[in-house]
Amino acid sequence: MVEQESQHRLTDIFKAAGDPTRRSILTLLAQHGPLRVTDIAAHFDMSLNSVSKHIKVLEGAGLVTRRTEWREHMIELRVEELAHVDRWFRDLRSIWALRLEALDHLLTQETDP
Amino acid sequence: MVEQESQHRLTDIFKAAGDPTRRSILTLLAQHGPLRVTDIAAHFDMSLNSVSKHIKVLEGAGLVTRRTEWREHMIELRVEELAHVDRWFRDLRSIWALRLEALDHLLTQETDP
DNA sequence: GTGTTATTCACCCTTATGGTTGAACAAGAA
DNA sequence: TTCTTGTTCAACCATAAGGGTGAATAACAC
Repeated sequence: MVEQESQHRLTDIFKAAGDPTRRSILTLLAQHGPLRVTDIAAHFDMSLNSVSKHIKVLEGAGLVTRRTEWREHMIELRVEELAHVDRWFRDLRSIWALRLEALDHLLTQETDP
Repeated sequence: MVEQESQHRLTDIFKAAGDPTRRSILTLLAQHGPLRVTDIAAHFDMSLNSVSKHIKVLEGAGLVTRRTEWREHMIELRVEELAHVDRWFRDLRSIWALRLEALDHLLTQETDP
């Protein structure tokens, strides 16, 4: 099912965004544009290795892409991917709104014989 | 700092939304309005206990509130809390857009002496 | 060739997460 | 009182997550 595929994707995105370091990386990329792994790591009090792992998580979630130019890996933010999250929240709110609307309609019927 | 408090909140929300079961619970609540723990658990092939824990995570993230009426606990969705996530994404995108704009401005200056 | 730079890979360690079961508690029903 | 219902608490277990170090790889600089 396509539905499941989408759910899986959403899980990866939320999990990726659920870590403060990874959110910082995303902000950094939004500010500076594509950066090398080393450049990103320089902003954190953490081993390069750990930062590399965080980047892989972001990459796995599709929030970031890697352009490997010779030995440098340029990491770039993929803003488009954020749309998935937007859509999920929007859907949730619309389900919520529809229920309230239906409830309101029901009440109006009852009090308006 | 207030900034840190906000970051912590965001982390909790993302982590809570990072689990498919918990997202299902949120959808369920949006559809049906306030529900009891048992009612929610009935929708999942999982022990009541596990569902109870999931609800506590959602509660901790502020995505849900609990109204304890005698021995029944009514769980209710708090749509307002989703705004935090919206804002974060909106900010990220605006940082991104500002950088592109500045870049564009720079290019225009260079090619227009 | 050797040296340096940029990254990842393979482990290791500690803590968090998601699930289970069984006991405990609280309150109405018989 | 005993029974049932609704819920949490306390362990426990397996696996994932986030951090570290050291070796491996890849490619340029000398």
